[in-house]
Amino acid sequence: MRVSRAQAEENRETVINVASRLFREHGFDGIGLKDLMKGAGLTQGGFYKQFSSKDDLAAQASRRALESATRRWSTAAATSSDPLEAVMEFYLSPGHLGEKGDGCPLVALGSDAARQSEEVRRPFEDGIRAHFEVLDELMDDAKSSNPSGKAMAILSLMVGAVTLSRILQDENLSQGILDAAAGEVRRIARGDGSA
Amino acid sequence: MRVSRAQAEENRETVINVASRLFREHGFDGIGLKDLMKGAGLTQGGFYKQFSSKDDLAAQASRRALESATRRWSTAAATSSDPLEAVMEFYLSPGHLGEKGDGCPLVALGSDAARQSEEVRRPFEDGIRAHFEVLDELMDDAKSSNPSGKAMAILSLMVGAVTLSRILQDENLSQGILDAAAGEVRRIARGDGSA
DNA sequence: ATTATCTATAGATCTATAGATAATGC
DNA sequence: ATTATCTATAGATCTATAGATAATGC
Repeated sequence: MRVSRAQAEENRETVINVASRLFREHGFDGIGLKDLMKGAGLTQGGFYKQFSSKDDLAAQASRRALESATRRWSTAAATSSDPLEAVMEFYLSPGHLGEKGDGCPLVALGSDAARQSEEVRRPFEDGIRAHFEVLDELMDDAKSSNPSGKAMAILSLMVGAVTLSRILQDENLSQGILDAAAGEVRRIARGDGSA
Repeated sequence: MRVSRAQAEENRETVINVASRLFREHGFDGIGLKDLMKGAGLTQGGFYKQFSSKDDLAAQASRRALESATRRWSTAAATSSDPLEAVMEFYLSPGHLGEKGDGCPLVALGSDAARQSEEVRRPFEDGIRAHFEVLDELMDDAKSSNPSGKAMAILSLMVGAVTLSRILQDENLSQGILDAAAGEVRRIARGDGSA
């Protein structure tokens, strides 16, 4: 039954990756340790040799999810001549509405995160700051304060738009929200009117 | 043990009201029927005489929460010469960050709602449309499409901003997001730049 | 000898149901 | 007689722990 130390470490990583997806799909309270471990091909008994509690796993899975989301933003930004458009293209898309398990954790778990322990909220806080940094780098005007009000408004708008869109059954309205958000994100980035 | 028909109806209303608060505080999966009934001064045994399932209560409590939230928006708008400022004043405030159980259900349960049954999502959808209507009425320019892109962007921005703010431990950053959102909401309402 | 994972289980909790109780409403 | 609510419980599930097993690592 015992596996090599390297394999054990790999199993641990798999559990965190699986959890980062399953928590986004079902919420922190919507899935149990048995199913989380089964998703990694293990049984629930080994859990506490790897993690100190479910909350500990929730914190690590949240960190993993937010790091992955931040990377997705910076990768999209890096591979286009119009970085903000590249980010909006995947983030404000119908495809992203469908990817609950692999999509933005701020959307999938934003409401849940506010109810969690400090241990789970910290990776969310770090992830939010990292998103602001990506936004400020890709807009790189003045860059007065850090993070800038622009970055804060754009992330709020994008997270809110996808959250609302994902609740709706009416696809037209859902798409309308994504389109309206895209238009206003462009305007905020341009900085029409006051600073 | 039996109470009058009027009292029974009142108890039922109390359960829905208590549930609308407790679901916002703990999430749909974060609180059980025993505690929901106890919150109304009853025991869990009577539950299924009043509701067909926990999901049924979740749907009714969601409707109640969203109706109350919509009413709060229109009341704030009606009692001020600057209706949008009046809405922002309570919605984008530190006080609203603290009121998890009585605050906006789109913030408290937005991520959870996307995982729920159609029965629970419908009141959210109706509530989102009702918020758009309040916003379009208080802005009442052109009013081309219904709902307008402006209304969709403003609600997305406000919901996103409070959702992110509520996760953070850093109060300065939290307040910064609320301020940035307020600034951009004003700009969207003014309609600087393109339509 | 150590240890990663397994089976098994404790004890609490969850949703839902059954039947008893006692007050209402005819 | 009807019925709103109660106590009690079924059966499933939850987090966490205990001890067995078998392969690794010294």
